[in-house]
Amino acid sequence: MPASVKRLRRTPEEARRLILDTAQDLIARSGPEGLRLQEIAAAAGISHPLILHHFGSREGLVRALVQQAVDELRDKLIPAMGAAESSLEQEFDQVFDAYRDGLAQRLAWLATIDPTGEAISPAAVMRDIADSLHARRAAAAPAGDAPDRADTEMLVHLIAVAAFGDAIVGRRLWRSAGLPATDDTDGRFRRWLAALIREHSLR
Amino acid sequence: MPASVKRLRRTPEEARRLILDTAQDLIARSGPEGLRLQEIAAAAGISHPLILHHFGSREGLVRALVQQAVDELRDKLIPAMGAAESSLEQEFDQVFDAYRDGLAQRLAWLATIDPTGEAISPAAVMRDIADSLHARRAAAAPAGDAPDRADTEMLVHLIAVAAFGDAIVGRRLWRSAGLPATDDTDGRFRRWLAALIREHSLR
DNA sequence: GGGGCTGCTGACAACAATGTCAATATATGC
DNA sequence: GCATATATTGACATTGTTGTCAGCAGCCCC
Repeated sequence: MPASVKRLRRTPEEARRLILDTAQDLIARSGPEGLRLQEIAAAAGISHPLILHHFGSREGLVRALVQQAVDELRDKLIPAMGAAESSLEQEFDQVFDAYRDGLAQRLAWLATIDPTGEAISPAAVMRDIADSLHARRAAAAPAGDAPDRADTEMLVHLIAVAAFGDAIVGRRLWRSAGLPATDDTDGRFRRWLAALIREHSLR
Repeated sequence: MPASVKRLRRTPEEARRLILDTAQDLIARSGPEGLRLQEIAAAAGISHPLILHHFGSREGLVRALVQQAVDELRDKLIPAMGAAESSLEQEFDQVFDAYRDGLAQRLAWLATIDPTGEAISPAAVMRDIADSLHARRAAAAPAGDAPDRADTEMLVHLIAVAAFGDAIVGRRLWRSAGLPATDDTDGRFRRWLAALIREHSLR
């Protein structure tokens, strides 16, 4: 009996992590349309019943995947939009980059699975972000001219939806506009948007 | 032989349209994850080989579906952003509403199927829209102070990605911000964005 | 009204997907 | 070492899916 058949036994956490990571990799490459247990198992070097053992069913795996996508977005967005010392341009780069590595695709997938957005929704992430940003804006504003809280909420919303939309259809739109779909174009848009926001804040 | 078994014979165009419309309905309701030929056939009152007859394969049907989504977006966006006499607020309502009825979901689905955006891309839609808007802005601007063409391109891009992102994750984000996910909140955001743009145009 | 084109269908084939289960191997505690 | 718990697997069952095919049935044209 060769040493290669020696099974390795992981902790449940390790196994779940391995499975989730492998599945994410496959989704980022070929989309969720063809996400098969056998395929994940083959890529992870395990047998497919092991996935069912750890997640109960395919649906359980999908739930865990979208939940992880939401958590990941939250963990990236909060530091990106909450850092007090960074410039607007740096912030934007972080927010837009947060959607890389297929995260935007996974969230879009979530949108197709749960169109109404009732099943899974990130806790009070946006509120926390708006709080943080609002405090900074109030501190930066001249006394007696504190910006409207609603204005900050709208601003956060705009940045969030624009970055998300840009991650999914941005490149497509640049091509359709006759512009090169390059990092340079992306960067120019971010800087333009930063200028627009700054212009608005200092009205 | 009862009259109810009388088959009706459509023109190929009618049949294709019936199939596409039925499939779109199903997608809007339960997402593309469970889009089965049998299910479409049952909902349309036909047999599933008929779908294969008209579209060759399941993949052919999917191609037709996403192509139609792209065409539909184009057909809605051009009049929405090109109308010279309407106000900015009216325009925005049209642009944001263009994504209703599951169109945004279908486009998000397209994004998961074709992440790079190379397979299917709308012709020069964005360029046409930018042309039209740029002409209006130039005409409205005081002589000698024509806005930058690049500025118009960025503006069109922002509106397009923001409306798209808002259609998919907007409601989710409002909840996460502690605001009601209602038409009123949607409307307030659109008006805020319109004010932001106007403020920028009249700098 | 008869013949041909083709939209349309039922039955079937082939295959692939998830899920079940008994058995096995491995780590851990005694 | 031995026993227990459980992570892991191969084989199998079941179900559902796309796709094929031969034949039926409307519609058009002569």
